[in-house]
Parts: sequence; C-alpha cells; structure tokens
Amino acid sequence: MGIKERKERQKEQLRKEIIQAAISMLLKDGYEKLSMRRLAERIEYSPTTIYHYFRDKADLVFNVIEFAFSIFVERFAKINLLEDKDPREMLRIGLRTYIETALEYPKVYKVMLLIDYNMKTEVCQGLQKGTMSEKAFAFLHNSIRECVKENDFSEEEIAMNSQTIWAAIHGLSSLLITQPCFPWAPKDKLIDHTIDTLMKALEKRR
Amino acid sequence: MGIKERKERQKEQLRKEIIQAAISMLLKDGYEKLSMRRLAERIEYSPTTIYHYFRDKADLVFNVIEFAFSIFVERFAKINLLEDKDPREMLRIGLRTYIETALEYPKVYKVMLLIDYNMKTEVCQGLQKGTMSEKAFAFLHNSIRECVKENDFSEEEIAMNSQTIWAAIHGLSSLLITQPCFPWAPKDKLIDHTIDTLMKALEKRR
DNA sequence: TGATATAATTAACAGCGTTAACCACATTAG
DNA sequence: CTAATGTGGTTAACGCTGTTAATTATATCA
Repeated sequence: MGIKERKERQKEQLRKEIIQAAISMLLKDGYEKLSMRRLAERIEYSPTTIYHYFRDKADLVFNVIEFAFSIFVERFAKINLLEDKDPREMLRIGLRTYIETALEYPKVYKVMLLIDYNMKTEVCQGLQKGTMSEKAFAFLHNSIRECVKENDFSEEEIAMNSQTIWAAIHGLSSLLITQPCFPWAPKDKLIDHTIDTLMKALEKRR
Repeated sequence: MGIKERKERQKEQLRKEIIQAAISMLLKDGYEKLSMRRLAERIEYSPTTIYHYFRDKADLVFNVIEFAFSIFVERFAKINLLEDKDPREMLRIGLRTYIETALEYPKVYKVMLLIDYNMKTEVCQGLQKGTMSEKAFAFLHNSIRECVKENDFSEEEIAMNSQTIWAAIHGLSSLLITQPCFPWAPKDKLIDHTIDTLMKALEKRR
C-alpha cells in the first residue's frame, strides 16, 4: 500500500526539480531572465503546473534562496570541523568564506539579499527560525561569541558585534557585485583590510 | 529670437517634471509600482512621450538615482560648513547622516544601490566621474583623508579604509531596510557601535 | 499661406505573473 | 467490473509590463 508514498515522493521530486531548474537558470542568466514561463518551458511542463507546487513566484524564489543559503551553511560547517580551533582564526576564515562565496555566485547573491522578496509575502520569511539564512547567521553569531568568551561582553554587545560584522561583509560583497566599475583597491587586500578592521572590534577592552 | 531657448527650457522643464513625478511615485509606492505607463498617466502624457526624454526605463531610473544622491551630497556639504572642525567628529556625523538618510528614504535607497541598473545600459554609469554618487563617495573619501593626515597612510590604505567604511555603512543601511523582521539590536546603539568599530581602523598604527 | 520640423499620440508586439475552467488519468468505493 | 472521486496537468485568458513603428497634430519658418 505504498502508493500514497510513491506519489508523495514523485511530487517532492518534481518540486526539487523545479527549484534546481530555477537555480541553474539564475546562475546562467540572472534574475531578470528567470520567468515562470521560461522555467516551465525548461522543465517541460506548462506554466500553471509550477503553481501547484509553489504559491507564487515569491514563494519559489524563497525556496531558491534557501538552497543558496544552504551552500553557505555547508561551507561554514566545514570550517567548524577544522583542527585549528583558534576561534579568531576560524572567524576570519568564516568571514572570508562568506565574501568569497557571495562573489562566486554573484547573480544568486543578488537575489538572496538585494531583492526584498519580503515585501510581497505578508509573512516575513527571511531570516526566520529554521531557515537556512538563520542558520548561516547563527554560525557567525556563535563564532563571534567564541572570540569574545574571555572579554565579559554582554549578550547585547555580542549581538551588536555580529550585526555590525554581518552588515560589513554583506555590504562589501554586494557592492563588489553591483558596482563592478568602481575603482576598487585590489580585491584580496581590500577584503583582508575589511576583516582586520572588523576583528579589532572584538579585542578586549582596556 | 528666443524661441529656440524657450523651447529648450520647456523641454528641460518637462524632463524635470518626469523625474520629479518618478521620484514621488517611488517615495509613495516603491519601485515595483513605478511603471512607465503609470508614470505617463501621472504626468498626463502618453507613455511614448517619456521615451523622447529618456532612452529607456534604466536611463530614467539613473536620473532618479542621481537626484536621490544629490540629497546625500547636499547634506554632506552642510556638514563641511560646521564650525566644529575636528575631522574625526565630522566623519562620524557624515557616517550617521549617510545611514539616517538611507533609512529616511528606504524605497529610494533600495533603488539606489540594491538594483543593479548597470546591467542593462552597456556603459557603467553608476559612480562615474561627475555623477552625484561619485560626489557623495568623494565626501567620504576626503573626510577619511583628513582623519588620517598625521598617520602616514599610503593612498591605497586611505582608499581601502574608505571602501571598507562605505561598504559597512551601506551594508548596515541596506540590511536594516531589507530585513525588517530581523531581531536587530536597538538601532541607535547599533549604528553607533558600527561607527565606533569603523573609526578604530583610522587610529594611528602603533 | 504653404512647407517644414518637432512634439505627442495611437496601436501594436512580445513578454510577464497569475487564475478560472477544463481534461485525462489513476485510485477508490459500490 | 463499473461508476464515482480525486489528483496532476493543460488551455486559454486577463491585465499588466517595456518598448517601438507609424502616424497625427502643432508650432515655427520661408
């Protein structure tokens, strides 16, 4: 009597196929070329079919973004497994990973944090409990907590540090992506400089 | 024989009227509601007319953005006139002004730096010589140069500091705008914390 | 007054997100 | 085994969008 289960699986499978197709379209041609109709053509279904799997385009994009954030989460998880357990060094690596991953998938990163898909869906689904974006930020938050363990910082201070640092690396990533014509300093040096600047904020108060 | 001149003026006037209408529509309903047709209706012309004044929507939006940046430039200029000439204090005020202005016009700021209108127009027109965005960044750059006058920083170091600081305040502004549901620390405190963190980078090396 | 240049319009194209109505099929109940 | 039910998918359409070719109206000049 596994009929129902098989059907469930098939449905779940097509759902994933749609997301995958959307991602690969995003990677190739960017958000402006990602339309429901083109996506439908790509997966060889009619456009309406997609609406049986996702409420609307915003819902689909949300799922695409979740997948994208899972790449960040995955890479962060690998950092946590490193033998070098110096928290400051791990945070450094984490910050670099964030920026480099963003620059590796510029078209996707744009959709992740530049587009405000929050506006359409009345529920605020970005950075919510259980989402990948929340997990990604949690890594940052915890890394920072580890770094200041000996500096009697309040929870609020830790939160502010996380938020400042997140904002800074997000800002750098997004500007490097959206302003390719700007006369940037050498990218590697600039990224290091930004990370150095942010790490200083975590030093023990004197 | 001032006929030609009058016509020029009239043309220029309608051009400005279109930009103004676009801005007010942007302020009220955000970018997704700013369509060429609605804009045309608003100014009581046919949609095609707009295309006699702007090459396409991207061109129009660029001009809208230029106007928006001019608000930043104007406010920065006022800071330069302050009697308090401590460069570090002036930079602090400038950074606060940037963030507060962005938060004051969230819908406009989204279009200014979140949308990458660069993609469509083959020329990279954002942050180009002579643009308002370039002037706004120049203020930052110069303020920072003033702050580190006694710290024998190289031009590249000054540039990297400007870029890091710009990225950080842009990142904070844009995340505060696009992620309203995130459990932010108290905004004022957070902004101060971010600015403090960035100012530390400009201290003399020991 | 008639010719010319210019400003603005109408109508259309191709594409978009979305939905109501419908069809075909697999599953279940009688 | 047939009939009813439900599920997954499609067709066709609505009302938008940016953009452009062809056309008209208007104002200036000779």
